[in-house]
Amino acid sequence: MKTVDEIREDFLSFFEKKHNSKRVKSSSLIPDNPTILLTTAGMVQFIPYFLGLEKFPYDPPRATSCQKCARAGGKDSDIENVGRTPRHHTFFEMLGNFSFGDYFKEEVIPWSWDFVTNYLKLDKNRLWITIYEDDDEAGEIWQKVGVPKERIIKKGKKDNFWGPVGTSGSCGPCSEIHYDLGEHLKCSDDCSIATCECNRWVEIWNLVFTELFQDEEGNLSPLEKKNVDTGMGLERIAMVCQGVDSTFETDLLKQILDKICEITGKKYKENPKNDISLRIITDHARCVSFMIADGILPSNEGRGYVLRMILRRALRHGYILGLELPFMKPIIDKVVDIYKDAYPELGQNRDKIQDVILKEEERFNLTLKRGWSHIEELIKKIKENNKNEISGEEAFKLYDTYGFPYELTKEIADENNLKVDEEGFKAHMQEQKDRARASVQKISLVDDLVYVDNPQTEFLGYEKNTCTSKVINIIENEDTLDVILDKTVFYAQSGGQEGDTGVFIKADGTKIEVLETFKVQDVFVHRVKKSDIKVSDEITAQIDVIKRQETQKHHSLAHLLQAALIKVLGDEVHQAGSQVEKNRTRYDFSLSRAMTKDEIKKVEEIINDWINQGIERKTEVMGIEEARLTGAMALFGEKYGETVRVVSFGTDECISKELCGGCHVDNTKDLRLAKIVSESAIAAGVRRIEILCSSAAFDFLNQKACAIDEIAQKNKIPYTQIEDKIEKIETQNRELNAKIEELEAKIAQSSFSTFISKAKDIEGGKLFITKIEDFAPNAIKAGVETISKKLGECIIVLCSIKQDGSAFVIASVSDSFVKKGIQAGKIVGEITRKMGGGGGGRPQLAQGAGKDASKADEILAEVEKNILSSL
RNA sequence: GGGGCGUUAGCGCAGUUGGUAGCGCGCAACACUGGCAGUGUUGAGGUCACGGGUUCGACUCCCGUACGCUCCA
Repeated sequence: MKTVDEIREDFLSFFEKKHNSKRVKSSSLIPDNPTILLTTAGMVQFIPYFLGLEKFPYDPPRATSCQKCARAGGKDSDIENVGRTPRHHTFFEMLGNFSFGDYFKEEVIPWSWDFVTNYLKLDKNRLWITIYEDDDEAGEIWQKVGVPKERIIKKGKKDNFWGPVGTSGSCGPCSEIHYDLGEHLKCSDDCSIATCECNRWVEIWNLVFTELFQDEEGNLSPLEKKNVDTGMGLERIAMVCQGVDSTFETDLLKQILDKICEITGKKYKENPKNDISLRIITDHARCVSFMIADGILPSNEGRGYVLRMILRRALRHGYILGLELPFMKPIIDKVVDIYKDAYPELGQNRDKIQDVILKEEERFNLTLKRGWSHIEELIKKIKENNKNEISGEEAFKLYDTYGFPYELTKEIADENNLKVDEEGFKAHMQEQKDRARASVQKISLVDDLVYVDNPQTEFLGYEKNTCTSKVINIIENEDTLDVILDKTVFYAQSGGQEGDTGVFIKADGTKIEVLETFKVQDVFVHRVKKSDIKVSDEITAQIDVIKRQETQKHHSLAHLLQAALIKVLGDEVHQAGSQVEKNRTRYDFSLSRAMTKDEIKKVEEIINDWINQGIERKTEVMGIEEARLTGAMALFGEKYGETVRVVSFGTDECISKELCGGCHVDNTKDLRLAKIVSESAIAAGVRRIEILCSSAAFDFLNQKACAIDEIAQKNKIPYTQIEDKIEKIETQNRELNAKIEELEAKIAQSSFSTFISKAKDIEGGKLFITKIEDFAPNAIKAGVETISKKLGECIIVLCSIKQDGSAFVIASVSDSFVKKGIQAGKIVGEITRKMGGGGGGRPQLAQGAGKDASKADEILAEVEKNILSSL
């Protein structure tokens, strides 16, 4: 019996040794491609070669790999099926072989058959082939290698045609090898490969022949360079080779499953419901281990969210099996143990993986605890209202807002003899999905064909600031001209670096101002003011040297910043965009949290240290694969040609190495000084740093220093004491305010005490209405309380006249009077409305304010009359 | 990329038509008890995350920002 490790090695060496293919390492689960969430197939890392954007750096252009893949979240998600079926996974290994315009159907079909029958020694009588209905060519080749015609099944576009990915692009038919696990698994009497997708039939190998191009209208035309892309799920083929019913029983996964059985005390294949949970934990534990090893961290966004979702799903199923959080550690140890040889990154990151998972388990515990108190409250309310159901909306809110799993809601409802409206829950879920989908922005690419139709511009700007060029083409805009030259020194905006400005000098000495420079593919476009310039004119192109120099500094600064960030924050940091200008660098990067002050300081110190060391810059031009091997960092959103430019700082000890077409200083000491100005969030999971160097940094610091000096001078203290001074002023202020309040209250109370004797006797208590001088509202409130206590049952109305002629009115009414229908709120309302204001409060105590208190006496007299009459 | 929710004392949290900011734990002082861990009394501690707006008046309503939680893509 072949083990998983043996099958993996057999496959790779079969293509490497026998068919002269380059064995390529699995790429990270984080794809080098911003449009893809996770690496979902072996071909992902080869996309640039398939599209012809880059040339495969080995001859012949064939590759083979065993690729780590994750399918969870997004279109390719298999997560719903995991556990329910015997062979779905969120993480799996995909064996593949690839041809970039090299071998095609004629070769690859016999090779595949050779491998499956002679190396894996699979029973030919159990193998079936499917082909695309129009692909007779493939059918004939399969027959030639010895597959009987009746075992070759034609299928339609849905099953056996791949692509294109978007509305247009390369695509082509596929051919699949299937294995019949045996009649005992048949789903019905007419179970057949042609119609069934039941568990009897396993697709073991998919061969994609990319030979067509589909345009926007859906027309197909043959491709010049035909590619082959194949994929064979390692777990599935192992399952077939090892003669077991599910991938979970193959030698490696079985060990994880056994470990979980051991911890839970459950036996596999004893209870179908438990089996689902066991399989889910097995699969998910492996998936999260690999994801974390590749630098993904749990978050509420993007692939970090996918990780969290998978991990929490595993935790829920652990709970279902009776485990208490945290419980993942021994399982993860098992995963690392069995995969660390094939994937060293697991062994190297064992502690990190354990740490991240433990933290997430703790966090989930907290979420559950919070959710628990919400649902308890909810159930109490439901019972009080004599209802017997948790509505779909409530269940959804628990899930959506508080992250409380639906299964748990259901379980708790059961315990309390309540039902849950599952339909309603699903409806809300669907609504949320629709909303999310509707808001996905459609990105449209507009091709600037006017520009592309010109010859490629030669760029001399790395070495020179000026050159003589010939005008090749001019495109007229509303009030500018776009000039295209045969060669130029103007750097065009790209890679985040701003384009050059400068001048064209004509033969007669007249100057034309160049406003901006940009690039459409390899054509440089100089936008100039409308002026007298014609095609085939000879001009001298001259850039604004100062601007270029300052821009270069800030570009090099961006590279140093990137390197320093990784040093301080780890591999989680990925560039998410940057803008380099003559007086600042704006740098966006992925990070799931805010940076601390210390981290920011540390980054700044590292950069300044590098600047002081005077590290030399080196620029090399090399093949893309070579560059990748040397560890140069490639950035998203950039297309690289066959050869790339690698900009690095430091020769002995390399500090930074990036693929970059931009302009840089010769030595870090040219930057003179680096200063981080701000760190902030621009989107969930993306932070932005603004950083300055050279004169921009000095200007910034000077400005700040001036402001500080001014404050120090005004306060007549050294600047080092500003902080203390402000703190002192603050406490002083607070103390003073407290004291003022205290005094006001005292004054109010002492003057109020004289009021007691002035209160009128009325039926059932005392009445006191008067106009008073200006007191602070809080003092009046306190005063009213004291008088009210002393008077016993009473009605008090005070109107405090402020210096600006407005009034603050307060009324207090004892309970016994409230019962008689006298309400403080109404009294205050009546008075303040007449003064052009408003107010209100409780029946016992109310306050308000009026703008015009000039008629206060009459108003109060009237109010008194009203109160007396209503008693 | 799109939703939902949160931010109140050192910590955990209340705070309903907008009207003088509270509870539990912890902290400090004092008293009691003598089982060395308690009990009681008193007290300190708040820019109600930040910035606008509405209002006579905003912890409370509206808008924005930050940080965090959570779901969907």
